[in-house]
Amino acid sequence: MRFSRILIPTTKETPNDATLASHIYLIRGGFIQSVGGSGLYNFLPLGKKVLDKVRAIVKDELDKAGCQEVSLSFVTPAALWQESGRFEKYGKELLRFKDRKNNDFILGPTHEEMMVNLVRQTVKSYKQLPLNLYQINLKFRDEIRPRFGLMRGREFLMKDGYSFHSSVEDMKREFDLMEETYKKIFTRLGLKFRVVEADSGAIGGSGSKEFMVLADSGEDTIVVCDNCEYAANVEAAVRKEKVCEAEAPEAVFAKFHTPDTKTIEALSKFFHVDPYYLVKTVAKKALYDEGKSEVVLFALRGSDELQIVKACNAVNANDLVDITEDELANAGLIAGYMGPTVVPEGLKVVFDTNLKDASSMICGANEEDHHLIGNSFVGVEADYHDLVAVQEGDLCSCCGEPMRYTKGIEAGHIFQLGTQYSEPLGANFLDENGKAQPMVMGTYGIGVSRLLAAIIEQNHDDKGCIWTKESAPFDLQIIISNIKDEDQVALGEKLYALMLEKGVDVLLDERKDRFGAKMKDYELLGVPHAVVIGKKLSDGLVEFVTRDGMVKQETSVDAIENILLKRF
RNA sequence: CGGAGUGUAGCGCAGUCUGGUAGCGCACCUGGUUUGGGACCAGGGGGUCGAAGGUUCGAGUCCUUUCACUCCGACCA
Repeated sequence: MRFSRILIPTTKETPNDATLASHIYLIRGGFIQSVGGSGLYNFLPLGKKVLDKVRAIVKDELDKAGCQEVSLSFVTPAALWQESGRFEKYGKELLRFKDRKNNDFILGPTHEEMMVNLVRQTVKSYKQLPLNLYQINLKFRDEIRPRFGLMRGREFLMKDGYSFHSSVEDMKREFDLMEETYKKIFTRLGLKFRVVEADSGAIGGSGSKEFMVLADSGEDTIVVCDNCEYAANVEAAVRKEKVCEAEAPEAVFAKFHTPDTKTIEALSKFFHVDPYYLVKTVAKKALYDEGKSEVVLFALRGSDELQIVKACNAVNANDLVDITEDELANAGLIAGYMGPTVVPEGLKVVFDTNLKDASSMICGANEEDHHLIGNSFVGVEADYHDLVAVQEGDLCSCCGEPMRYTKGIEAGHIFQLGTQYSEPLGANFLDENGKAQPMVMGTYGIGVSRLLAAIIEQNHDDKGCIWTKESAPFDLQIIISNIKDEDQVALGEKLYALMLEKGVDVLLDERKDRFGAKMKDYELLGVPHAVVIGKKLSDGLVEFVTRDGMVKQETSVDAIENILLKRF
């Protein structure tokens, strides 16, 4: 390609809402264009090119693993989503609208329903299984607050795959195969990533893993162990049970007057007791389908923090929201003095598993200015769930070593779904005995457009993008410094023709710009290598540039051909 | 949804307080000079000042309503 012919609107100025490197450089480099704000982007030629390359790698590896590509209709009849029960559950992110006949439709944020519908109409026998179908298509999620450019847009390109099996074992085999396939994809893209244990979120299902591209700007917190392989999203992370070295406050059960002692910290000081022996009681409002809600108390040790996603899952709610003072009072609770043992009739209480069989605990009395001491939960029947947010320094449940936090960009997510969709949607097959069974499913996603952002988050400097080999918009850029210099032009054209002939994807910068402007653009675009034909051509010298680190290697005109032929 | 802010040329902004010819930088077009780090000179094109209503001889500017977007928070495969 000739630079003068391709639309690459680079800019010197940064859009004022861009804070992330990927957002800034993708826009400044003319890869993408914002569409009136609001999380929508156009892909310009260069951006489209990179997107296609990433997409091709995803497709290549999936096809090698035996997956088959399809394309589902983007607009989905709401009836399908009502069948699965997600029309209500998915919330406001789901864009719903009506057609001229007043029928409900949605724009697909993910396509379990559509794919199950496709399969249930066509697959009837165990002989047709297993099957792994995917598509790489636009998705739409009406994000509350789109930001960070391609990282969190409302419309985005996603690969979503769905597998169908006659048994759980076979689904697990496919799940492992997809994990390996995803690793190959991310490795080919040149990304540093980590596979982590994850929460299953709105899609539901059991075992799920996320593929996290490691970057400080990542929106997800992941807990990793440097000693072993354990890594998990903080939403799902577990730890080795904490022990407390401080002495337990032995006491007989009693009510204690504790004025103005509303926080764990204050309570700890008041009784001179380690927070480990205090019960933290957190009240939240749980939201369910059809606008139903209830107040729920979550009880855990004072030394722990509540993990909101775990808490939400524990009560099987769609959402947990903060509760107002008024709502607390209406529920018969007293802020600062809540406890899990004496609660108003009918109020749901969930205990953290760390409280199981705990003794010598102090908790609120649900009475102004009073706490209860000497509580024992030994043998107490209750609703126990893991509710704890793992903190940095907590010990690894696998090897016992301290763990730490790091940040990641969620670029892939694989789920073991089971029969969660096939059952309600009636996706059944006949087994060897002629008996109808629901198909066992897995689902696998990759945020393809998000990957562009992730690649740049991990590979950039203060000048612009540094694309990895397999993601780069071009393999090589040939820069003619001064197009009025006929020798420079002649050599540039010659090398350009040579590379084209070899099938190298090469960009020839033959614009009538000055040297500085062309170099700035080169750095912004981030093509891995460049040949700079400039002033020293009169001495028979040109430069071979490596974008990563901007390493310049001066070389003779005679040698450059060989360098190029050898490298590409 | 809560808090704060902004809407003026493709992008970034000034002008609004104190009403009176629509401005600046970047980008773009023409001509010339320039060519190793986003050049310079001269000339030029481009606007329903977010929308609607009101006050006024006159509104980008004042009043009312409304819409959109951004930032922080909440939220988020």
